[in-house]
Amino acid sequence: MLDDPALNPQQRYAVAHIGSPLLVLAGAGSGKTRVITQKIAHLISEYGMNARNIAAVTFTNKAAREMKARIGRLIDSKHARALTISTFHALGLSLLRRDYHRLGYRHGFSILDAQDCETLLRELTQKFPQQLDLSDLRWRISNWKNAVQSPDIAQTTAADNVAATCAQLYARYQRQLLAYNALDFDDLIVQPTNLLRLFPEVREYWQNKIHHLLIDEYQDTNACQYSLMKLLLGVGNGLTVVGDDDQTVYAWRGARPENIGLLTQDFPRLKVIKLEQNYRSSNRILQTANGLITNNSHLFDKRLWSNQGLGEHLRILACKNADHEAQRIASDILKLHFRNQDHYGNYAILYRSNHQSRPLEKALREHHIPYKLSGSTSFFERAEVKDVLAYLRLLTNPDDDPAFLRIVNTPRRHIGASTLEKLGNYAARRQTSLFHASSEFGLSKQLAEHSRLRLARFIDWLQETARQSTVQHPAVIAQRVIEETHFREWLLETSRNRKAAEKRIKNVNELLNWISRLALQQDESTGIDQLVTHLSLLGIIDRNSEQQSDDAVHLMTLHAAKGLEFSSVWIAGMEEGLLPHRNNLESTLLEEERRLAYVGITRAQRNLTFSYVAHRSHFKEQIDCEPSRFLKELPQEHVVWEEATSNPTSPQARETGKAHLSNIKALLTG
DNA sequence: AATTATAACATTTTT
DNA sequence: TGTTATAATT
Repeated sequence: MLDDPALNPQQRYAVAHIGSPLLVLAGAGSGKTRVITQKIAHLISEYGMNARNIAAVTFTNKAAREMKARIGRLIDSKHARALTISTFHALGLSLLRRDYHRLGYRHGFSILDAQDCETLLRELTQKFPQQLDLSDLRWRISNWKNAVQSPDIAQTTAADNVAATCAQLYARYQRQLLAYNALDFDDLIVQPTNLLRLFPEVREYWQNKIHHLLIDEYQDTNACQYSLMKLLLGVGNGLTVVGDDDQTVYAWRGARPENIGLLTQDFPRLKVIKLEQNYRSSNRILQTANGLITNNSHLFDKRLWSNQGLGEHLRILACKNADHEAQRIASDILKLHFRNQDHYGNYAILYRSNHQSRPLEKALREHHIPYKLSGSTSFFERAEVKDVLAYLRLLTNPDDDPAFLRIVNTPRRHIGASTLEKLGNYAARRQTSLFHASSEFGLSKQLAEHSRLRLARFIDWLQETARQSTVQHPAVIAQRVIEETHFREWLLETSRNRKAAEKRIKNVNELLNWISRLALQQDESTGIDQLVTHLSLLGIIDRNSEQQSDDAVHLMTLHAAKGLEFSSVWIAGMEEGLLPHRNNLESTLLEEERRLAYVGITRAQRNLTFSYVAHRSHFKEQIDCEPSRFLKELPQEHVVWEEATSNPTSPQARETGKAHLSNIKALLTG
């Protein structure tokens, strides 16, 4: 995006508007982040608002980081530091930090990741007579939370037997979390909402603190986030939300595009501004995007345009299979890179689901094209990283049973299943945590001498280290844990080969770096407990921030691409069953798939290429594929279909094919 | 109790 | 396809 062009009239209006809630309907590439950052600057400099009274909320850590960086270039650094710019979840966490005790949580609470939650649910369902689908249960609970429905409500409104059982399990799950002194991700929104709803003095504090609230990607808010927003706002505080209903791609996670419509009802004085001028893409790309998205139903009409000229045709590549597709894309990239003499960082390959990255990676490696994969198994999901974090969690929250179970025998302490079973039963009877039960006398009578000693040694060590952790620097504690557990040695022993071990040790070292760095960043009052919750929230981190100078092709899912732009984009796997995904073929879900394609298209500045395959291997079997219906919905005057072989069928295709060939020849011959 | 072998299962998107 | 849960070994 251009760095400092004057704002266009709509943008200027949105920045200057004050005195009533504002909804900015910002199409892709219309400069919405600029509007938010400029508005913050404007509130401070023109309106005299104190930076500490302004909060901007994003959905991803990446977006928050980016916004911080951009606002940092606009305003004085002491103002910038006072601003609150965070994700919804991090904001929720700061509400909880002040008042967790009011909801029955204790100091040092933990945040459980999805895996911990699933393990807990599995345990709860195993005690249950009925056979239940675990992922269905998890999905239901998350939905209840996102819709602000307590276990009680869920139980009374359950429509059928299965729902009633799930609601019952939801209640147990919630009780268990409280016993663990732990929250899941959804709780980071739900519980702050409860705080504001139940305690007038909490509400007053936050409504007095936040005078203006700005929300980015507003179309992604779910019902719970919406109620958090309203509670924070109270009456009289300023609100600016920026969103694009055509870019809702998280409805499956409870996002409610209708929340945009809800605003007009709940805030009668709402002002609506549309940003339709696009500063990113060629008009051919925009017209293609517009043409596709008109197949969806709309609350507000919107048509993107730009003054960047018509641009090149969009291409559609027909391929035999995924490997062939990857090969074609890779050689395509090579050609373009050779022709343009630009950076690989300008290129991106987008796809519907993560597993599509495999053949693409392979082809790129074969062509010696550097690439950067974002959003796969993230750093914080690595087992060794989670192990170390579990140690730190347990040190600040002894009741964190999931953390206890994770590390009690990692590295091996010869504390096995039978010991843990006795411990678990004992703790359950006494209504206490595994950690506390471990040192109780009643339990030790049930254990064999050697088991008792091993457990006692572990507990003694934990208690000693926990005592240290109240006075020592968090980085020192983490370092100490790793050394005293011989964690690195254990990694060396248990990894299959030297290389894998080195990689895992490197991850551990990197985590230590993170901890030192974060501990430095925050003020000296920051304890290990805050550090750990912070790290848990960073779950999906892209470490690209450190290595963004990398001249590498970006590989990512369409979801992960939202908010980004590239001069050339390939969208792979444009097939029925994949982009519209086979599970999402009914009306509202299908519209979301279409929006996903729309998001992909609007990432491109100059070149856009789709590809689809005739056969794709699905598990063991090969399935026949058809081109995505979305390809047929594109305005055909802007696209060129290219066949797989060197005898292209359409005249345009033959032309471009020839053009490419002669270009390459010209380049090769100098 | 730990290691290894076999089966089973999963691929939608993520804070 | 590759990982991951359970079973069967040692």
